[in-house]
Amino acid sequence: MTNNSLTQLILDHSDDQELLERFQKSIETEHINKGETVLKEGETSNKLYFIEQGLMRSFYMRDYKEVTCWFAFEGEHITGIDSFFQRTPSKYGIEAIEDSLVNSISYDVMNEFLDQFHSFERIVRLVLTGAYFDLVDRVEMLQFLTTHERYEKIAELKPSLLHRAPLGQIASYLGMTQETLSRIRGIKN
Amino acid sequence: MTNNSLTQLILDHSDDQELLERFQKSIETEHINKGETVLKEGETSNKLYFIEQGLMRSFYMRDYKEVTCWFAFEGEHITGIDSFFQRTPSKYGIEAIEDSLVNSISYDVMNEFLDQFHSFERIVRLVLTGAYFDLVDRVEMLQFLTTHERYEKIAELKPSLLHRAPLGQIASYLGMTQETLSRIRGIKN
DNA sequence: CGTTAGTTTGAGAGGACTCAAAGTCTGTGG
DNA sequence: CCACAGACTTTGAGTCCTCTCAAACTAACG
Repeated sequence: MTNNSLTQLILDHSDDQELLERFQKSIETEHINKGETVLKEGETSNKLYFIEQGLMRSFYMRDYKEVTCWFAFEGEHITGIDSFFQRTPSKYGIEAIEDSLVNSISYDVMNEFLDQFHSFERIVRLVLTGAYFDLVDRVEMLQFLTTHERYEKIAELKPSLLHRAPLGQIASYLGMTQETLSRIRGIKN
Repeated sequence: MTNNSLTQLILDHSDDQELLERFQKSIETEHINKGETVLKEGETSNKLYFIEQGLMRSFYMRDYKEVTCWFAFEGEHITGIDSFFQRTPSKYGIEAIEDSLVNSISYDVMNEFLDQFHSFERIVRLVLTGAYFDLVDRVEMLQFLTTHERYEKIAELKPSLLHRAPLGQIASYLGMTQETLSRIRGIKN
């Protein structure tokens, strides 16, 4: 039996043995190299990824610049969320920032489980609820915190990010230019 | 049979007659006067409101100022979302901006339906997904649009808001001061 | 070891903020 | 029906934070 964060999700929220077994059979494990893209902007996302090791990000283009909208660490999940849930071309690209080990579940399998298992529908609802509250925090950061405060918040919540991802990606995630982030980092050290 | 937006939600996503009937029996209708509060910050939210007529908002205090985080129009829904889904004291207050007619479902009833009806669980999941994408738009607005562009966006998407809600409430929703919003409005007219 | 990606530093401009004061609207009581 | 108090909105002046543009510096990789 594989011990991974996807399985853990089921264990946390359901005791349905059939779901658990079929779920584990449906998981695909992949290695993704640093810099490799698993979803390109405009493609339809067919997989939800759970990261066992490594670091990935989702991003999109705006005014010819890449904007990073989310980082996903070990134990977290990532997908082209618009595309995966609405079956439309994705606005987002997804790539690995480090060599990563991921488990994935396909859209088709997920849909099958959503239809067949009430408990799975609930799990997905709870995951989405969590994603919602993450976004609420992000709104608050962008609306009220100064660039210095945003830096301090990320340094506190995700300290490892600061030496795992390139400056420009972190800056766009935090809603500032990379020059500004560089200056702040200089002052704080 | 009541014709309302809550019922419509069920009809759109389920053909379960039992759910529909029990749902309609569980709905409570209320009038809420302009300025009246239905949830105070710190209380636990026990109802999800669907607005049939009127306009409501959710807000919270930050640095001794009220920040409006959402407006809910006819056909939309509102609740102390953190509190309602996580059973914690609400960060948000909710009040009516105009005299409003609302239908509500209580937390207990909703939970009962979530347990008993897979289709209801799905409906709630889809509603949350919609709320998620609304928030994504909000993040983008705050991160990339100038104050002028935010004004134009709201003027396009929710033109009625501009003469239904006080300036200060709209300004905080748009992430700017009321002085700034007032100046922008002056230029555009 | 050279090329490219990524980071730092500097100077200058501008948008939105704060603080302050005046003007306008709204609703309630006399 | 008018007058007044309180809430809301507008306008002004000055400041500051973050941005843009530019160039130099550093690190990573083949």
